[in-house]
Amino acid sequence: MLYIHYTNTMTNIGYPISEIVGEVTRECVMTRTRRIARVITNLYDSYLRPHGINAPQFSLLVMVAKMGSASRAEIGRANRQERSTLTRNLALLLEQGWVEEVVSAGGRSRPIIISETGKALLEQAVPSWRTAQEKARQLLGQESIGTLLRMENNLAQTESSA
Amino acid sequence: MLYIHYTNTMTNIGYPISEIVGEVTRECVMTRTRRIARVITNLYDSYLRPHGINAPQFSLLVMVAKMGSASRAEIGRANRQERSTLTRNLALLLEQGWVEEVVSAGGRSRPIIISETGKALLEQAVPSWRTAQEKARQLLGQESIGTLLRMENNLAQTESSA
DNA sequence: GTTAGTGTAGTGTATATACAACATACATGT
DNA sequence: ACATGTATGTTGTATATACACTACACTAAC
Repeated sequence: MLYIHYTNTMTNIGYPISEIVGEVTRECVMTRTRRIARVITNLYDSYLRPHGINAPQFSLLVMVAKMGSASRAEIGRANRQERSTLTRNLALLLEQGWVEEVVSAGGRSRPIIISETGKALLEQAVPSWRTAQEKARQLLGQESIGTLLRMENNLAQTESSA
Repeated sequence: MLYIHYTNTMTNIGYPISEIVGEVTRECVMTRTRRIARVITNLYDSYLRPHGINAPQFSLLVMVAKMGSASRAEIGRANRQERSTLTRNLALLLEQGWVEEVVSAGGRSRPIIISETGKALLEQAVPSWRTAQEKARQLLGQESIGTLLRMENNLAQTESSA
């Protein structure tokens, strides 16, 4: 009987911490996803910085341009962000004059469109974005990029599952 | 001569905004990476919430456990985070008592280790993490997960390139 | 040994993000 | 018309993140 305790100093016989840590370290999708996002965001930030826009803002500006005239809620759903996050992030783009509120809208919501200033910024910044893209391809590997797109399409199909 | 202007209302002949927007929307690695990270983080958050820990904190706690006894700077390098980010994120884990500072350390740095409380939390929370993992696999597709790991390994080889 | 360089931790500031709670607007059912 | 339900936008709060700067500690060069 005593030998059982003697030969095992782990608190939890079934799941020693070392095994849990190994399993999570090897397999955690969330940890890796976030780490990749950090590295990639820093990369794009560094190339976009001279243009006075950062990576998430560039991303949002393109989203607004793509959607044409959309409410904060619509943009949020398309970009998988909270309404409140959209409100705050758009406030910065509005301050910079890169996007505008559509004044003619009835009453409840004030759709957002890209401004001429915003378009000019995109045209000016897109070469830097392309350089960042190239670096990202080198960093992640060309074939990973394809998988990335496919992944995102899977997400799109599973609307609001989290 | 006049017809050239007549048939093209774009400001920039070479790169109409619509093409730029299309290109970025289709191809931007940063946009997609961040969107995936948001969705995945929310997923893990929802499963970990009952345990009083969120996704990034769980991730960091496992990282600390894995590294054994590491300085903030070392953890930051391994996890691709700024030292200052590490300082603040670890402060929360310290407050909760999930990690501890090693007191015996000489003087300049105070290495961090996981505490017994932290180990207990991991043991308690890991089943929820496994459920989140399963949902993530369903969401992204089994084969994408493998690519994700490979991607991260590529990153690891390219130390501090951004 | 004093100086110059490097590495570590912390603080100030700004942004990204989510959740909870609220006020308002719209939509329906009765 | 009124009550109920649902969608939109905002604000408060907390956390994650990076950059710039500061304060130390250690190291090496002289």
